[in-house]
Amino acid sequence: MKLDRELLKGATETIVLAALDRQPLHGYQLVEHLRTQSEGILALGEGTLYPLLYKLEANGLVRGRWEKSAGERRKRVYSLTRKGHRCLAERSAQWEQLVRGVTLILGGKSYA
Amino acid sequence: MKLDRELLKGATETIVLAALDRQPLHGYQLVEHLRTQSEGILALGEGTLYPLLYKLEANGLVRGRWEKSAGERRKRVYSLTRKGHRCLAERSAQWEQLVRGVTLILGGKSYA
DNA sequence: TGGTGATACCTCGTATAACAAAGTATACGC
DNA sequence: GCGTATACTTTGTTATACGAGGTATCACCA
Repeated sequence: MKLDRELLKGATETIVLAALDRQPLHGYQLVEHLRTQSEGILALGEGTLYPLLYKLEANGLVRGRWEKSAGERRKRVYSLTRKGHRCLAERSAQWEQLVRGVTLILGGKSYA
Repeated sequence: MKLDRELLKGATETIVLAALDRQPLHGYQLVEHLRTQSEGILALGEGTLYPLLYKLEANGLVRGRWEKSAGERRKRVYSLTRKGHRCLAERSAQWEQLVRGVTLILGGKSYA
């Protein structure tokens, strides 16, 4: 089942911040990471992730550093800033609020 | 705490369908219903709800009927169609998938 | 009778976010 | 040297939730 494209809106930032909180990752890695860690449920494309990372960096929530080892392609590795960490806490709390609100409406009832 | 306006995107239809599955409601009532039932977490404005109801009706997911009792204002009461019920099942399942995916990334960790 | 507030509906413009698609470039195996 | 996987970038499209404005009716009360 493919998730509705609108459903994830607003939560994307949160999951990116959460992933980067665990370990620094570069963009392409992040795509794979999110896909596998979410068991394929959250499959963000590069066209979503890269612009998002730029925005997060511009807002001071993540910091990107170019890395280049011998025999490797250059890559930009992102890590969470302190501000990003605080933002993650906030967004994480909001996410839980949302889940709570929706759950209250759905009422634990299964519609399947 | 006010929810980020983007966070709810995509879930709005689901909660409206779920509310109407329990009981027919008219638009204004629906605003109140969602707000109180979700303990104030989901506070949709009329500018969100009315156009959404028109869309749902155009798609055959809900049916609206004008009602007018003596000494009452006219109101349009919406109820779920069979198609709407099926759609609710689908969207409800998608919602649970999303929650599962995000939870896997957040990893049960509390960022507060 | 006239004013206020709650009810109930309607509509437009705006912001923004996620995506698809296309492009560039490098490393590696064969 | 050719294909494939890696890695990053950009653009245009679409959907949606919201704010702010509007109209109208009813109950209440002074």
